Amino acid sequence: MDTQWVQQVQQIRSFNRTLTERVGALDDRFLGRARPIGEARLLWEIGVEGSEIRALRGRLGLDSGYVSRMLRSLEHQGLVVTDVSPGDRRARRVHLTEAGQAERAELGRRSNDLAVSFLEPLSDSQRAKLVAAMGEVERLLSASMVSFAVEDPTTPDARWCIEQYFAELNARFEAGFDPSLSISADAHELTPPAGALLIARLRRQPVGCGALKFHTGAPAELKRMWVAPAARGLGLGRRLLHELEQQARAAGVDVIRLETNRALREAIELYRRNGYREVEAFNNEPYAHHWFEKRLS
Amino acid sequence: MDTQWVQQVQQIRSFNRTLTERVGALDDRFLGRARPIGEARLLWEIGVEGSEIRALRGRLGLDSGYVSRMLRSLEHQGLVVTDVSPGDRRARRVHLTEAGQAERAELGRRSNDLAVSFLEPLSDSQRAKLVAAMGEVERLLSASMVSFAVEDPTTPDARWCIEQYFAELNARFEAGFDPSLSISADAHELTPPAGALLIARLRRQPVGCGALKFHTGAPAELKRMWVAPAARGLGLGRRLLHELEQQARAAGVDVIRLETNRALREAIELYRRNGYREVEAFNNEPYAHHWFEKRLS
DNA sequence: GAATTTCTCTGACTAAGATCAGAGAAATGG
DNA sequence: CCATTTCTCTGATCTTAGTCAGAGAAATTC
Repeated sequence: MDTQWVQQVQQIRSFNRTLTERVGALDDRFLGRARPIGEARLLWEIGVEGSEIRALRGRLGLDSGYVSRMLRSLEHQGLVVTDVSPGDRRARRVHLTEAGQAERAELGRRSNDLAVSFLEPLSDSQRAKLVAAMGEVERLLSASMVSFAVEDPTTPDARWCIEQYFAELNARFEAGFDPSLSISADAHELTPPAGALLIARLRRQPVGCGALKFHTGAPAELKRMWVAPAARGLGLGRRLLHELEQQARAAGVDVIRLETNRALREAIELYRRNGYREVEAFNNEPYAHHWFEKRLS
Repeated sequence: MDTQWVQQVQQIRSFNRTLTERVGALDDRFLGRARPIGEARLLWEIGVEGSEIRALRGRLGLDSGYVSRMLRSLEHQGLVVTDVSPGDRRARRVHLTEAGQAERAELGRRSNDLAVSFLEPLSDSQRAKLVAAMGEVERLLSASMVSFAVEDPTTPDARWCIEQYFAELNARFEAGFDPSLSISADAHELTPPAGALLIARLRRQPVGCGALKFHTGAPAELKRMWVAPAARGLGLGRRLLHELEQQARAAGVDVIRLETNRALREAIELYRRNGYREVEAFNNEPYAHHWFEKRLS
């Protein structure tokens, strides 16, 4: 194993140790306010606006009985009230009472205090460095939390991604972008086995997509490559591309082709860096200036 | 409240959220191997060489009964054996069996896997950035974990600090350093109410010291300012100085004086930056080149 | 040599966090 | 309209983590 790798792993382990020690304080001394952390988390998650209980359960990933019991306890303490959901009378909603709002605000304050306790002992320049380094770590760790999944193009998340993609093309192309003038990649064309749409997610939120149209005996087409602006610079494009190539290989594809517009400079750079070489125009996509091709090994 | 401060606090809260989410995996999926984390931590802490039980308890900060019970459980699982300490027959030692060693190695491997899962999805340059930023965060957070306490100068930790201090002076002064030729600051002179010795600790390990000798009706003397090489650059000197000044104020001191050697350039810089101004020699310390004074407000 | 302290262990107890199997009510699909 | 599913709640039960009060043995202090 090469030494640099070993050192990197060591640094991360050491970092984890320091951090669980330091941030461990969060749950115990700060968030838990003479109250079980479970209840504190729940109280926080209910939010100022209130929540549906099922949504709450989903967000925290807890058992229905468990949540119910905790809500009963919070209700006893006068912090929340529950009522029936207006739309669905099986479901229930939970709201914070005035006391609950105050308690939640207090939790927020404690979370602030914890952050302040990080900053307090440092000098101004150290503070700036700490915050910058934390931002960097957070960003890069976020990258390692992104997951990829093939998804039906008609789900709301999938449609949202495609819309974002169109909106971006429309903003960046000199002449705007009208999908109906462009070569199609409709839902049925991106649904297995005809094709595949891959969605990248960070904390369950979609942050990117990419798609393939398969053509038996002919190259597959790469379409709809998009990364949310907030998630750029994390190497997500590269990973989306690799995942799509995996999919293509699994489907028996030999060659992937794509066309793109000269306004999309990062994308062009991404394709070049990842083994796509520019070829003659192989279709008459009106918005395209560059055509690329890659043979999968 | 100023906006920069608010932003810094926000960044740290966001960082904490991301991290508890990401590193939370540590305890659960990785370290806990179908075994309570308490036991896993204990197994890890016992180490390859074995440990005295009391040392173990001290390091993990756990109740004696609790540790005893967990050891019994690990013993039942055939992972550890205990025997009487050779030196002190009240105390007991615990060793890993072969199975225990294997289990501990597995924990190490899992901890590595977690670190690897951070690095894996990243490109080389992103890896380097992540590791550097983590190092920085760890360093600066360490600074905020340092605690200060007035301590008896005869405790082992206190003596260790003073010895380190002497060793460093001896290495850095052109002509070496012999404490017996220097103005005294013996244990009784640094024990309240005659004086005070402050020890800085990081994870219970001493990482610095500083002392005061009080003289009723006359300036107090600042002595024994030292920061461990590994803990330099964290602003510990500044904090030690501030803590000592607090102590002095509490003891009714108006003026603090000190002398120092020209070889100790960071120290001189520290004093200057913190309101000490150079004055005429007020004593005949043979190793001193500079004399400083500060009036406490 | 007696009194005190140190060290480990046991028993009794508690709180937190959680799971599982239904029950009852409402909504949905056919 | 009937069967099925969804949603919440209750009761029973479990594990983990941890505290507290001694007891017994050895070591240390006076």
